[in-house]
Amino acid sequence: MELSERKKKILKSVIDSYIRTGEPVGSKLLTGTSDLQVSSATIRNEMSELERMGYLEQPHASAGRVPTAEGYRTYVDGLMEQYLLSLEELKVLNEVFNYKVSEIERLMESASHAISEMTNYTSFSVIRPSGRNAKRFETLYIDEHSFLLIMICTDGSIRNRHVKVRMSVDPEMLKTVAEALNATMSGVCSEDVTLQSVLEFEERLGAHSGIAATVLRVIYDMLNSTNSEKVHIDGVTKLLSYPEFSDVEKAKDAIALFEDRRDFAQKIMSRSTDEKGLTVHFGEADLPDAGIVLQPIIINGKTVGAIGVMGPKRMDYKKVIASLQYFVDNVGKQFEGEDRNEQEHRKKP
Amino acid sequence: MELSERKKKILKSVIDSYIRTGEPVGSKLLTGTSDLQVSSATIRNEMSELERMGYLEQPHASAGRVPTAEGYRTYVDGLMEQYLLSLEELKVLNEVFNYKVSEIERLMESASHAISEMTNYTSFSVIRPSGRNAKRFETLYIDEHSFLLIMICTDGSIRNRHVKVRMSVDPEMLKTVAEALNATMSGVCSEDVTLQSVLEFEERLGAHSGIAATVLRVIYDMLNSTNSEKVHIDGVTKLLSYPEFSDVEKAKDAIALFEDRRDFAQKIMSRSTDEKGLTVHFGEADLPDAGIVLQPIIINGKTVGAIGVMGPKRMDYKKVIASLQYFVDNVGKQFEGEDRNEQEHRKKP
DNA sequence: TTTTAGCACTTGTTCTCTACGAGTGCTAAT
DNA sequence: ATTAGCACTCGTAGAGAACAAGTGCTAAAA
Repeated sequence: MELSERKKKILKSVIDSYIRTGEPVGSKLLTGTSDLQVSSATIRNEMSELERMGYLEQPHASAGRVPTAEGYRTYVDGLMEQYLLSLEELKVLNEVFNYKVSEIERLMESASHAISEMTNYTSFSVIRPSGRNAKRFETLYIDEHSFLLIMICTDGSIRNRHVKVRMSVDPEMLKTVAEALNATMSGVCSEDVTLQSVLEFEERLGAHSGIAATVLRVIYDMLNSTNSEKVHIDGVTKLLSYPEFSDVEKAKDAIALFEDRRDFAQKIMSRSTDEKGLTVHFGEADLPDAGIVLQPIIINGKTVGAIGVMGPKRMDYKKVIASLQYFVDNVGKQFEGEDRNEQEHRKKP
Repeated sequence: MELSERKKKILKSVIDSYIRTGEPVGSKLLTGTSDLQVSSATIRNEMSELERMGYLEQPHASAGRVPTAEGYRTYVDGLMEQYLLSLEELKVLNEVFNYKVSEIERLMESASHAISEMTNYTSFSVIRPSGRNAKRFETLYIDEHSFLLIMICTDGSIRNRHVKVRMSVDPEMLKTVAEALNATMSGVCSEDVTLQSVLEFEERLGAHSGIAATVLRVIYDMLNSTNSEKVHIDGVTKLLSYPEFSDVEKAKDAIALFEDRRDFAQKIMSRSTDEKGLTVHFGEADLPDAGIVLQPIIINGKTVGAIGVMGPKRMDYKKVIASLQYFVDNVGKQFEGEDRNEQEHRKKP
């Protein structure tokens, strides 16, 4: 069922006002505000219908109206006007890029910080672990009892561990280890390691097989451990400033969401992966009074992570959405661009 | 001024009771409890004196007594009995060690988690950044446009970066880079880099000097960036369960302490460095209702970090202290032991 | 048919007042 | 030195009144 033009105007005004003040909005308030040139009684009738249609609700009989989830949905889907980032805000956001951080992780962290400061809500970033398949191994002699074990993954990322051993090592032996690893373990992920490959690895080590167990344990650890999402969270306390969370129990529920970062990351990524654009979630995850805006970060077609904002359900969506979109657009430029460069280079030979 | 035996008993009983219930404790309550065989009137007199002496105070005229910071101090310094960790608790703590994590960082993280669960307070661990002096550099060829730059520090720690460049690189050239770095930059920390060493580095690169700027920038970044404390925090929401923090403003103050991790780490380390044992802090850092127990982690005479617990001022100190001490004792065994091994090995040649 | 003015009704908030309970300090007796 | 007794203080909980905000409905006006 379509909303009349006037209903849309009223719904928009109600939500705008509620977002600003946090107070239920009554019919009289709207006569003064908005460009509606009708009496409060008319507005009352319209609001009553909007309530029947599921866009508004009353906290109690004699209070004004408050938007429902459905109300917010239509608001962000079309009613709200676009927010133009101020010069000040653009400056803050651009600083994130000016610093020229090459790692996406730090870039998203500082963006998350900037956005939290700008919007005064909690902001977070999640980076999904990528390609856990080993492509190549290298070893590097450090001293008689330690060496660096380096794993180059299929996605180009690199992991390494400083391995300390009781026995003596020397560069020659380490070379053997690397060769044996490359011969038997390249291309594996942690589930792929078979008994056969382990045995072959030990065999290839020959006289140095004493070191096999240690090396295998480290590799197993490397394949698994870095395999976790990187989570950054900024401005948790900001949430506590909003009356929605002035009750400690609710505050607790909200903050608890960020407590177990692993779990949080999984929740976020499971919502981001199938989406290719920004999504808005109202009152989910046992947080009836919270809203979450989620922006997946996609580079070269792959969802590498997500950045988002959590605030009270009545948060300033247009500002939040504008900030997140500005960020993701520029990340796109920066990283897709870089990739094109790489491809150019690769064409040469 | 020394406290009489009876005053001590009373002070201890008051604090024990207050820690248990969180309610101000009155004279009548104590007659039933403790082994004091005196009337409430006598206790009243004693409590009145304890108040005059600064160990107790009254929230308001008709309420019971509550310990002052001074009261807590004498309590933890000698009045409280020792807490014996239950088998259950020992099991939880031991699991941390059984997992045989070699990195102190993860070890402290899981200990922090375990202790937070055990005590139901917030627990944190901080690891101080160590030795930022470069001892040796290595390079490792990855592909035509990228290589791994490895920095081995004087304290044995290792840092590395995956460097991507536009120009073509090859193993031979990388060897030159490593040699040039070792000749000019070994032993430096970020403040030590002089113009002279930079020029010499470029000179030694010879035909490959085009790569100098990139390499130098990466090294500068490595010297500085990893130079930050690693902070882990566990169980923040647990704080919110205590009436001390049921007011959102207070909760906010408490949680804000953990918000800026860098700042938090600095605060913690500055309190831990000069201490060689466990310290207890009452109501500091603008948190009048909080208490912090801090245990520096010292390995081979060096303070490498700290682990601690934050809870309401009336937290169960004996349990918290017992847990932290159990942990630090075992960390000592594990790591000092490992070090002895290393030294044995080194004696051989 | 749509809009509006008017009014009775509902409900939450704020304030005051009262009663109560917990705990103290003091006095006088033991 | 200890204790029983008692008057006093202060915070909390509850009841009731006054009030404000906002609604739905009715009937009149456009």
